[in-house]
Amino acid sequence: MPRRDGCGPPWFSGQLRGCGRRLTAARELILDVMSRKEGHFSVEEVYAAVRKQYPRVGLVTVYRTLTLLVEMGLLACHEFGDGRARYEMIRGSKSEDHHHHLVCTSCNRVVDYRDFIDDEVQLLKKTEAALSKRFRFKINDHVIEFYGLCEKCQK
Amino acid sequence: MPRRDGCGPPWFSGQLRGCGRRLTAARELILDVMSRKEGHFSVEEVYAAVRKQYPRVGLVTVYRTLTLLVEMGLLACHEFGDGRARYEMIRGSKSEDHHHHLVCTSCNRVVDYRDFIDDEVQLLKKTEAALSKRFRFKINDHVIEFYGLCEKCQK
DNA sequence: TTACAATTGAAAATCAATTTCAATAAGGAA
DNA sequence: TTCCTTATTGAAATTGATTTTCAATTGTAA
Ligand SMILES: [Mn+2]
Ligand SMILES: [Mn+2]
Ligand SMILES: [Zn+2]
Ligand SMILES: [Zn+2]
Repeated sequence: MPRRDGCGPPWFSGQLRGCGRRLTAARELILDVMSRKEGHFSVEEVYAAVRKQYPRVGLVTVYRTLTLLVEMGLLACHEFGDGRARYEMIRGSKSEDHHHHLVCTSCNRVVDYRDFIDDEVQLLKKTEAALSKRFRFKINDHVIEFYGLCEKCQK
Repeated sequence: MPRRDGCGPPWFSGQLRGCGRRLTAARELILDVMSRKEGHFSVEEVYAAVRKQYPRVGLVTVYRTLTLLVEMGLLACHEFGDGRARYEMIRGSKSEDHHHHLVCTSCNRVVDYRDFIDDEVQLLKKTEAALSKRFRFKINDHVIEFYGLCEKCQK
């Protein structure tokens, strides 16, 4: 797939080259697709969106690029229990954007929430410290998710 | 696989028949294996343990039986991010046994903790109420997990 | 004991994700 | 620009977990 400049942010090329990688049309395009809309997308969904603009892009490239963007800290990857990974853009700094999820087990809709997490994060810190000490774990991450039925799926 | 009585609890047969199912050797055996040791086991691990006693049991039967035991409320099933389901026995009532998990991302060891969850559960209830109201979800479940490196894997 | 439906196990199918490999394209050097 | 090296790509094959299919077997109510 040949290059076509201008759909990605200017810093992207530099950040890639900084670790010996190359800027390609697929990468620009996938980053562009991911940053354009809010949400948690499966690989197939990203693939479909990308194909609308470049039908020649392969599914494997989408897999590889999403993995790369996660490594670069631009995307987050989640497993919400339906057996397929979901990717979302990290907007602003990682700690700024920190949030938790509410998942509908019927239609797989995912809702971000940020309003109630201050208390949560504070408690998590405390728990983390206690657990670290007790079980001698070096804790790097946590997951808090609520599962239920969204308004539509309750009816 | 022919029946061989006596390795399962007496109420098991009744609970099965109550929903039109049958007591079989495979079911007795798998329940027995799961109740005998603490832990979070993959299907393959259960399969291996079961085969030591009855080499004729098929992997598919283990899959089906574990699913059945989850439906009956005797086992819990978790996904800890390594792409394979893990099953654990629920001991006592579901609320009595309620606990959260600490997972080593290197060796996949899983640790239960129950000591710090009172505060967690209390906060979760509050958050749950707020989220329900705000997003009109009927919340049925939650997941809290910490990920990190266990003592061995830190070195 | 009999009849019938539930259960089983081997093989095949599915599904997400990964690996392989030859062709292509990015980007530094000349 | 052109050349050269090497990263990237995409199609096809592979993997690994789980599910489905289906004929043979087995549990259980009558
Ligand atoms: Mn999110
Ligand atoms: Mn547990
Ligand atoms: Zn829904
Ligand atoms: Zn470990």
